[in-house]
Amino acid sequence: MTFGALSDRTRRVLACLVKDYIDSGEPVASATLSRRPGLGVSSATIRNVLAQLEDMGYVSQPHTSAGRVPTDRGYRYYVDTLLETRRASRDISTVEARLREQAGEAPLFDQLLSSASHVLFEVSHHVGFAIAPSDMHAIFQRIEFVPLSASRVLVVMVARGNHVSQKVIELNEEIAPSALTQAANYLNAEFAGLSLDEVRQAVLARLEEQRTLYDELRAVALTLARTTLEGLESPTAVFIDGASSLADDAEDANGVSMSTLRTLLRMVEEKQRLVRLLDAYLDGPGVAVVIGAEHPDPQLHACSLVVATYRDGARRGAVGVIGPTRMHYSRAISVVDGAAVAVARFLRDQN
Amino acid sequence: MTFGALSDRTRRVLACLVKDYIDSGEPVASATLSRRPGLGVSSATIRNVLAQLEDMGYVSQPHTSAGRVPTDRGYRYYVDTLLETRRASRDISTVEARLREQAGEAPLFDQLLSSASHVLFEVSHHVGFAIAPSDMHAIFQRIEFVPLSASRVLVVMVARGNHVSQKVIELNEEIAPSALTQAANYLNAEFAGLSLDEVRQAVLARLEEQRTLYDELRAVALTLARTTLEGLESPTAVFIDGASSLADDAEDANGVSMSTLRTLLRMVEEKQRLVRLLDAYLDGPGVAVVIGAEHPDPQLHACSLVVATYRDGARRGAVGVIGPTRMHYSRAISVVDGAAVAVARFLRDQN
DNA sequence: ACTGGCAGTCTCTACATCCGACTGCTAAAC
DNA sequence: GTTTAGCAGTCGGATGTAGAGACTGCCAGT
Repeated sequence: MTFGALSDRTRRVLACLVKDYIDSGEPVASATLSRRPGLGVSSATIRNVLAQLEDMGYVSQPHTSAGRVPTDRGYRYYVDTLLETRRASRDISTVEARLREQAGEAPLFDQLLSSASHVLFEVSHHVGFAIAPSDMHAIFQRIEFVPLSASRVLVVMVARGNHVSQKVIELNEEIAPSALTQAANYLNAEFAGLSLDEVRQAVLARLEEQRTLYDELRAVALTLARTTLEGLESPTAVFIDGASSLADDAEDANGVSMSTLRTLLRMVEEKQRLVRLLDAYLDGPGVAVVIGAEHPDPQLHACSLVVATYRDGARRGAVGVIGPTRMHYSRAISVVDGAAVAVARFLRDQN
Repeated sequence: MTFGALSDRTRRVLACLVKDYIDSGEPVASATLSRRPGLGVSSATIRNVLAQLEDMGYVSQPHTSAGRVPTDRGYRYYVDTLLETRRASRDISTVEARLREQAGEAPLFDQLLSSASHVLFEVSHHVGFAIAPSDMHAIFQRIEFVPLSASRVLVVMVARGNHVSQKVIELNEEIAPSALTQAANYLNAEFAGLSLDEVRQAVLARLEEQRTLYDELRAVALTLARTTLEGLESPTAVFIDGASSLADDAEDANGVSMSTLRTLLRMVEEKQRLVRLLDAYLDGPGVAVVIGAEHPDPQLHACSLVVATYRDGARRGAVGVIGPTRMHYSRAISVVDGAAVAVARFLRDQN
């Protein structure tokens, strides 16, 4: 329970044990550790150290006559030292190259994030994900109305960063194609460069004015804009790839049981759950790691999550991976960090 | 091996056995069947019948002292009679209502298919999927060019059925926004109503002519159109939902092993594999069922696939479900059939 | 042609045993 | 005081055996 009271040797033993366990997946014996170069002491000495570590809750035994396994707290200690020392060495080059290859030169925003999740999966062999920033802070660039039928219009809205969204609007009354063109021209001239949130506010304000001073064209344009912006923000775009890796995780039963697998597959379907789960970790910059029981959701106690935020102007999104607690953290951290940087660069280059 | 030589009673026994096994998941004993109303004979008699059925390859025993389990051939026989008798009773109303609820009144084409796969999953509790028809036969409705920067253009192309596709095009030279508008007007006036394939051919033909008679505007428009249509057809849009149901299938080990699960999860990722898999079954109308070892891919021998085609004008897409061979076929068939009809209606109503 | 009954077969579970892998502890060595 | 070697103790997993239960196949009787 005493904190930070780990001697240098104790720390080295813990680090060695965690590394060994991550590589082998088997409980690590004192004899195994004593054979490792770096700590030149006998297995008996290591046993003492391990007993100490066990008292402090860093490691545990699956059963009396077995080796030691890191606890969540053990992983936490290991990861924290990693995060300190690793800061500099991000894995950008590989990730960025693969992202460019996957997404192409000028990807749509959605394609970029989808590619990012795919690359994260391929490189880490864990479930990769990418979350878009809230749409409401995107910068409005252009809107187009495509007449589908007399009373039905397809709206295409483009925001900065090749961010396209569409919506079909059902009108109460018929509207001429030329009126639609004029409406689009008006809105483009008026609002380009504002955030969608600002646009929404401006539109509502003008609709208020409009009640008194009467202008057919503007009324139509503003009404269309309001309808378009309605309900735009609710579902945050989420891209997930690599669910098949979960089968591997469950197969060599890394504590990833069938029920955990099901939970994760559900999450892949209802992506919004992931957004809610991540909400708490999206403040700080850099990489955050959530290990096992640190998750609020008990179903995920067998999983760890590595997540980094990226910036797109004033907006903030996230990329990351999800895997078993027995995860190759050092690799995952540098890959996720690299992906966040690569995505941000891509977006910067586009604008 | 003799075909069709099944007596009436033998058929009833087989049907009963398959139903029982589908419900219980346990090998069915002769005594269990004799207790079933409908076939009023003793277990000994049934044992004789079962021995016969086993000789003919319709059922098998997991081990000597166990009940019988249907073989793929047994399922096939069961399903074929189902397909004959069930033809009339499709499950449209439920499915259509849920689809409407899920997709909304005027969904984009992609939303419609995505909703269809979701509804199929929810109703059948198996993996649901929906495949779009090849884009090349879609009816061109409208194109818009949105300038992103001096040399970068976002193309938005709308085909009939609220089918929107986008693409960013990188230009070699700068182009004025007004030129883009004119180009769009020209293309819309010229090609609306043709299939994309026809548009492509027409564009290429005119580009040939253009070499001699020179017209700046048209050249730009046609070049843009060509670039837009390039590589549009390659990946067929596929929507899949319900991977989490695979965890359930694997849990009560319906012969769905971890490796099958992995194969299916991979398929969910590389959706094009599903398209290739289905290519063979997309000719006839109505519902097709592929059972276990009938799959070309040996990894899927533990799975069955129920698929129906839907028509959108002259185009043809597919919807269906994938599950363990021990699947509730009668329900799956009527649901998939209903979904195909519902999707087709939706598309008809949109046009 | 059908049925009752019985012997035979195979799985599954429980229980007993053995082996191997570690640990914890203690007493000696440094 | 710290480290080490050695040894007893503990537990899990593999292996073996026995008995119960679940069916079938077959045969003789109706």
